[in-house]
Amino acid sequence: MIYSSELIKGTLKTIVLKLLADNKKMYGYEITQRVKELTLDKIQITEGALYPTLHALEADGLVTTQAEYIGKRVRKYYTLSPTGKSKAKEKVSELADFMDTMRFLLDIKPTTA
Amino acid sequence: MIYSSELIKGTLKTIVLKLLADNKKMYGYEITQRVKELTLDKIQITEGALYPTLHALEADGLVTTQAEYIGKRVRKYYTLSPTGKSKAKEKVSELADFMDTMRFLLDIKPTTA
DNA sequence: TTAAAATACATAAGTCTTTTATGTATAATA
DNA sequence: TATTATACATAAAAGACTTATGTATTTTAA
Repeated sequence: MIYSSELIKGTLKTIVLKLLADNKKMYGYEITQRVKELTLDKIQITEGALYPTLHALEADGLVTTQAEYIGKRVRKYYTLSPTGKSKAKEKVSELADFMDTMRFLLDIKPTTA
Repeated sequence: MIYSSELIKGTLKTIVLKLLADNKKMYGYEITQRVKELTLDKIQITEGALYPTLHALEADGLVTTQAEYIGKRVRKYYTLSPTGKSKAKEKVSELADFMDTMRFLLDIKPTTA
């Protein structure tokens, strides 16, 4: 099962920032694979969504990039800037708060976890 | 504080279906007010978003409508159809599942609730 | 050994949902 | 009696993502 795409909307930036906050540096393809793994294939980030998002984060000064060559193929690593780090915390806690509100609003019982 | 608008995206239909599932019949303006109340003003549904959504639910056969006159002013009540009822359950549980996945992915600790 | 799949980047047209703006009208309140 | 609240509606613009396409290298399987 894969979540309907509307649900993912608006959370992509938060996911990317959080992964970068936990991993120091990651490249685009790696991010798509990590999310796929961690969510047991339930969330699959498409490249068409990811790359523009990464470029926007860079344009906003939230990440910096370093190219690295693996053989002849280039890999573009992304790292959080200090601003990016605080933005990551901010976005994650906003999402956490939002999800609490949604659970209350929709009367969703907490999972035994 | 109001959540950044991207977060709300994709959840509006679910919110509307769930409120209708719990209340038998509601009208548009009432839905906006109820959500505002229940979320302590943190989620404010705009009319520009709500009415097209309600019309779409009707077009999809998930709700039926009855007009009611309060004085000279019309109120349009929405009621879930049988299809709408099962759709409501489906959407709410999908969202619950999605939020669990997100909490795991973003390492968000459960709130003491 | 070579065709297919995986890795790795990128962009652009189209779609969908929501925002923002606007419009109409009645009822209640200050 | 002017303002705010109630109550509907639509339409242009914005924004985020999907879908499609393109390029190229490396690995795997037939």
